Parts: sequence; structure tokens; C-alpha cells
Amino acid sequence: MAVTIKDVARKAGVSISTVSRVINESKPVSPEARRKVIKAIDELGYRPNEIARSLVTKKSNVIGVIVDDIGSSYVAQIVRGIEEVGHMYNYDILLCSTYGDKEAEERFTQLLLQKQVAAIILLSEIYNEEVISYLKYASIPFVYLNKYYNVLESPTVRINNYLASKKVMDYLIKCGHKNIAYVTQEKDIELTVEKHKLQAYKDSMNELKQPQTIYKIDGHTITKGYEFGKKIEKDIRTNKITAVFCCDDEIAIGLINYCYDNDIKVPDAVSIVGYGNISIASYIRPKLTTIMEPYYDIGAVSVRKLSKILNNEKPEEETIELPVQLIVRDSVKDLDI
Amino acid sequence: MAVTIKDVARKAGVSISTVSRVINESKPVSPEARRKVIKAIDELGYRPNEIARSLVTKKSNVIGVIVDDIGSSYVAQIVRGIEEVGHMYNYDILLCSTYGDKEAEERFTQLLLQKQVAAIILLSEIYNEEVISYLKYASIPFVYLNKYYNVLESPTVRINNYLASKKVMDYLIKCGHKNIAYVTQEKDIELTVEKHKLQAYKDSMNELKQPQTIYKIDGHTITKGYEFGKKIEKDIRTNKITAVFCCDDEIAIGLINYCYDNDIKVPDAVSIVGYGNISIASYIRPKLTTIMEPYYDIGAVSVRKLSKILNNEKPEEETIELPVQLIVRDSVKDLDI
DNA sequence: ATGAAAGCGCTAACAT
DNA sequence: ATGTTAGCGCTTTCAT
Repeated sequence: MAVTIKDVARKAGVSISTVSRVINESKPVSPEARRKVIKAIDELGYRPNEIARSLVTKKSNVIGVIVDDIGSSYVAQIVRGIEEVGHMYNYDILLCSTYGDKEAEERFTQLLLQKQVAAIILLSEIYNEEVISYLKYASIPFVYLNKYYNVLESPTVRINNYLASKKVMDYLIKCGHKNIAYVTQEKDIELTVEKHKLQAYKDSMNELKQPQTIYKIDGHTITKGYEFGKKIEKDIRTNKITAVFCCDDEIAIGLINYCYDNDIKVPDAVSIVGYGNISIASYIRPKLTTIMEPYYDIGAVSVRKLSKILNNEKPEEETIELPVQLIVRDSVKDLDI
Repeated sequence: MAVTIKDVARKAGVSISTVSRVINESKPVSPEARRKVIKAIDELGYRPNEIARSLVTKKSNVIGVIVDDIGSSYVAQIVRGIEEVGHMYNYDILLCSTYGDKEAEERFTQLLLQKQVAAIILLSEIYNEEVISYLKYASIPFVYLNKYYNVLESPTVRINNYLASKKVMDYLIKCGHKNIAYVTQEKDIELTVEKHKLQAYKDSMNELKQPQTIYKIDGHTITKGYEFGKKIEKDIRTNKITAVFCCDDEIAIGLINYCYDNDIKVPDAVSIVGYGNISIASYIRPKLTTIMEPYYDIGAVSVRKLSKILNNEKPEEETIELPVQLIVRDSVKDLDI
């Protein structure tokens, strides 16, 4: 049987209140009593039961984290930020993965609520307004993270996608590219960040007075990017385009692999830029030039935001925007050289 | 204020016991009362407080998971297995990362114990006997996972590293390679799985009646593998070796990248084999031939093992060995063709 | 400074 | 079948 506060009290010859006071340093205790209590705790190897504790305090110092798939590398990086900074603020992490299941998001939200988590971070990849309404209704502090969709008004931490895409376009143009293609997504452009990224592309091409070449693909995987290679191959070989700006690192990497397998030299025959800076980006060859989404920081800032709310500090703006950086590597050729 | 079992009882006009009975289906309840209770639960949006529940039942259906770094891809895969199968068995996951800190392993173990987790899965990369002793002393069901070290006797799920290495060597030899090098680790060979992997290499080379070429490097990162390229470059160019068996995918990938950057064709100039099958392995070019460590399954089987223990089912063998597979891709050349 | 006692929300005897 | 009650391990009034 686990040792309880009673055992400590008995052994120390004091009341359980006194024991409670010394472990919480909540009220003054005589040095004499404190000494005895500490001794008893030591000898018995006593550790307060956090469950009992949070039942009475109604606080849990647990943050519920619902992600799409912890096996996904950017998700793991965000969770790393949540976890590491969370522990600095003394929060523990209760983790659930939904694997894109809409119902699971709501089910896990309920579950976490039942577990009395102090706050929730929901990292989603789908469009799901209900879960946000539910979260608001449950009036639990939360942060909603979604790489793709702009869902409702909700507290979130993200980057400015328009500015990020502009950065890419400016760089490509600086490198002398004129025939630049953009690879976007087929679905829900109006609802997703693609809306802003695409706008940045269009604005840039207009300024450049060049025709737009827009490809749409369905999905964010390396495999999809690879398959996409077949579609774009001709346009590359005929020099209709000299640079491809992919909405996703995965797609860019798939495309690079397709080029490698089909003897199209990157960046000599075609320049490729990604978006995200997932970890593989620097390991494939050529190394991928891309926009760095600060995943770790997104996680870190999310916890910090929640921590502030939980401590009733001054409420922040709902949306926090983090700076982005263009990571210049080897997948873009400077045509002026 | 959250709605409690009392509110439901009052609203339904029954006692709290009756409410408890219907939500737990623990004892028969008249259809009439059940109906009223369910109605009240619905109307109030009541959800039982899991904290209160586990305080009295002394069960928590939470599994504490301590990992080295959730940002590491194989770790994320194991956690994915734990998480997904865990939820099937109705367990939630409380996650902590140690980042290789020995003290953190023990601190988090204590923390999880205080949180009354039902069991612990410890995924470590260091040698730390104390934490195992502590886990045993705390008499909590646990599984100890360590990719590198063979630490003490402890319940674990792993692969047979000798057999896995043998598989690689057999394949390399089948492909006509004779001058095969093995890249192992500098540190703690006797304490780690390298002991068995190296033995398999030696046995194979002896059978082949070929001299052994063993390199030692310190670390498991892609960067280390890249740096190692400089050391081995001459031996490749002089054809002293035609194939390199790396103890780690990361090292193999680093080496492949070094070769790419220095115009050494893989696999034409040198064949390279990895170990682990991390996700990047199939995305780099050439695709890496490697041993697949079934990370997801290791996580999945670990939970299943714990679940059995927690349900007092027949105790299993302490060590579970999972099958390995050689994934043949493009980084090995068949010399006979 | 300390102890007694109430009570957090719930389950599980124990009664009826 | 249902209600009453004790108590899980703890914090926190409220007395003293």
C-alpha cells in the first residue's frame, strides 16, 4: 500500500494539516515540527498523491494535447515545444492522436475535460468548426493550431503566410527567375492558408508582368509530390518553367526525388522551393531551400499563452504571429551567375 | 461551476448511487430510473470527473511514457504505437521527454508515480541502472525500451540484433561483396547492442575468410555520419572496401550525403546499408537498404504487455523479441550483375 | 503554530 | 432496486 499523508503525520507525531503545510509551504510551521515531518517523509519515501490533490484544489497542471499524428515530423516538433516549455511551467502533457478523425477530436476533447485538464492544445489538419464551438462552450482555455485551415475565430499561434510566400517569390525573382510555377492544393483553397499564399504568388507575378502557372494537387505527402512530377515534367523540359514553388516541403521533396529518378538536375534544370522546413529538408540532396515554419516555437508559445491565461495574467491578443525565415540552401539556381 | 453527480441525482430525482450505477453499469437499475438519469445527464451535459473517480477506484487508466526526445523520428513512431494501441485498450498517455538527462528520468518517474499512472513505459537512450531499480522498487508495471543499451534485467520489447546483422551480412555476401566494412560505435560496445551486431559481422567475415574492417564513430546523428565520410573516403576510392554496413540509419544517410557531395556514386562506387529504417531512409536518394526495426510495433506490443499485466492475465516472458526484416532498396549494388 | 473537521466528486459496501 | 453512508488522500477553513 502506498504511504499517505496520514502515515507521515502519525510517524512525525503531528496532525495531517501540519504535514500538508510543510509540503505546500502554505503556512508557517515551527522548525521543530517541520524537521520531524521532513524526517518522516524521507524515511517513508512519501510522495503526495496528485490525484487527491487536484480533486480538492480543482487544478490539474496537466495540459491536454490533441494532435493529428504524433508520427508526423512537424507535429512531433510542435509537441516537443509544448512538452519542453510546458515542463518549465510545471505542466504535464496528456497526449491524444486523432489521425484526421473529426469525431475523435470531439471525443478526445470530452475525455480530456473529464480528466480535468487545465487547458487544451488542439493541433488539427482538418476543417472542424464544431470542436471549436465545443471548446468555447466548455469554457476551457485552449489554443487551436492548424497548418492548413483558417477555422473560425479562435486563439491560435501561427505565421503570416502571405508574407512568407512573398519572401519566397522575392528570392526567386532576385535569382533571375521569371517563369515561376506555384503548386497549390486542390481542395478548399478559400478556407485554407493557400488563399494567402496563392495571393502572394499572384501579386508577385503581376508585378513581374509574367503569366501565372498554377498547378493543383490533392494531398501533402512526399508520394503525392513524386506523382506530381509526371505532370510537370514536360513543362520543365521545355523550359516553360524554371522554378517551382511548392506549397509544402513534402511535395517539394517528392518532386526532387522524381527529378532525381528521371535525370532532371535540380537546381540546374529546375529550381524548387518548399514550405515548412521539415527535418528531412536539410538531409535530402540537393538540400531544400524553404520557408522555415517555427514549429518548436509554435508549441512553446502556445503553452506560454495558456500559462498566462491560467495565471490570470493580462489577456493576450487571440492570434499570435511568429516570424518566418527563408532558409536558403541548394535547390534554387541563381540564373544571373 | 461544473455539473456533478449530485446535480444529476437531484434533477433526476434519484440518489447519487443510482446515477453512479447507470454511468458505470455496475448494478441493475430499473428502466424507469435509468431513463430519468440519462435524461438528466443529457440535459445537464454531465461528464463524470475522472480525477474523483480514480481517487476512489485507485485506478487511473493513464500510462506514463518517458521518452528521450519526442522530436526524434523513431521515438515518435514508438509513441504512435503506444498511443494508438493504448487508446484501443482505453489508456491515455502522459508524456515526458528527458533529452538524455539521467536525473530527469528519475524525476519524471517520481512525477508519474505521484500522478498515479497505472504503468510506465520508459524509452531511454542512456545507461541508467538506477531508474530501473527505482521502477522495480516502486513496484509499478513497466516496460523499458532502449535502442542502444542492454541495461540490467528488465521487461522489454526489442529485436534480435545478432540475427538482424546476420541478415544484412548474408545479403551483402549474396550480392558478391567481400570487402565489407562495419561502422560501429566508439563507446560502451560491451554494454550495447553493438556487441551482438559486431559479433554477427565478425562471424560472417570469418566464414567468408576475409579480413575485418571496423570503424568506430561517436554518435548517432546524420552529421556524424557525414563527418565520417572524410575518414572512409580513401578506402572507398582505393576499393579497399566495396560495402559499408552502418550500425545506424542516420550514419548511413550522413555517409550517403557525403558521397553525393563528393562525387562518389552510391551504390556504384560503394554500397551502403543502414540499420533502423527511419522514415527518411526511403526518401533520400539512393533509397537506403536497411534493417527495419518495427518501431510502431515495439510501442504497440509494449502497451499490450502492460495491459495484460494490469488485467492480471498470465505473466509473459520478460523480454519480447519482434521479428526484423531487411528492406532491400537501392543503396547496395549486386556485383554479380 | 497547530489540530479538528468539512468536503472535493465519486464508488462501493451496507441497509432496506 | 434503491438510498444512506463511509471514505479515497488531500487542502483548507475554523477554532484554539
